[in-house]
Amino acid sequence: MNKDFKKDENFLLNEHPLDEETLFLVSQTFKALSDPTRIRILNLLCSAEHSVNELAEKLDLGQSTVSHQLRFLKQLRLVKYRRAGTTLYYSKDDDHIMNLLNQAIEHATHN
Amino acid sequence: MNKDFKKDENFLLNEHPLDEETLFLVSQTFKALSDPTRIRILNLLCSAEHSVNELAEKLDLGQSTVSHQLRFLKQLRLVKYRRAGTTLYYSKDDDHIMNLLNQAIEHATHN
DNA sequence: TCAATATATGAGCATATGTTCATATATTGA
DNA sequence: TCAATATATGAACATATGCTCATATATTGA
Repeated sequence: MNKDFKKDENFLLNEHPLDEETLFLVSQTFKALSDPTRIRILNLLCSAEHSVNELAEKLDLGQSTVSHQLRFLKQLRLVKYRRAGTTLYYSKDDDHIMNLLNQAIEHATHN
Repeated sequence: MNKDFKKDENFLLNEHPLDEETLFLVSQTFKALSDPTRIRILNLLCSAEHSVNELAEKLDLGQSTVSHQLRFLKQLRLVKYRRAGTTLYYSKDDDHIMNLLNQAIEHATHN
């Protein structure tokens, strides 16, 4: 028997074993979307840019909390910011992932 | 000025404040997809049903580990199973969420 | 009924995560 | 330069998470 049988079978079944890097990237991305606070932040940034304080006020969160979470999201390139004086305006930076979030929200609300 | 100005503005900007229930559901769903082990399990179940032991062997994981994670996924209705003797064959149970996972994998591999 | 096999479950442990507090940094206008 | 404002950061803490080990449960064939 062909010693590559198992590999061929996996290929036919589309069972791509995920490599470490992909696995890490995918899990990190979903981890970013797995926390209520981050979801609420992203949901606001989905419609318009907001400063850190605006986010904190609108969501009734501490400034530090928002800042920490924004750092997390920025590190994953899900958000970016522009500076205006001492104020930093954050906005979304990955439409594809934002789309995933909206799909999940749709799925959750329409079922 | 209309005292509902803020609400109207939010509506126009599509800033739906997410209710607790939706927030919980969405975060839980993404949490399910945020762990490498669960991603690998779902990735296998994406192509075909597998028994617990098959999953454990293919993914080189402990039987207990797989069973615990399957319980997690089943509770969220992401997987289901059928019994055949003492063997339980698990398979996917939510094409919509599976689709989200595949989108993220595509996004991670093709960028 | 009993042994064999497959799976589920609970406790315990190490690590990860999210928030808060205090404080540091940075920009601006006076 | 200095005060005021906005934001970032690190430590500390409580809680959540994922794995392992031991053991329980369930199904089947003899």
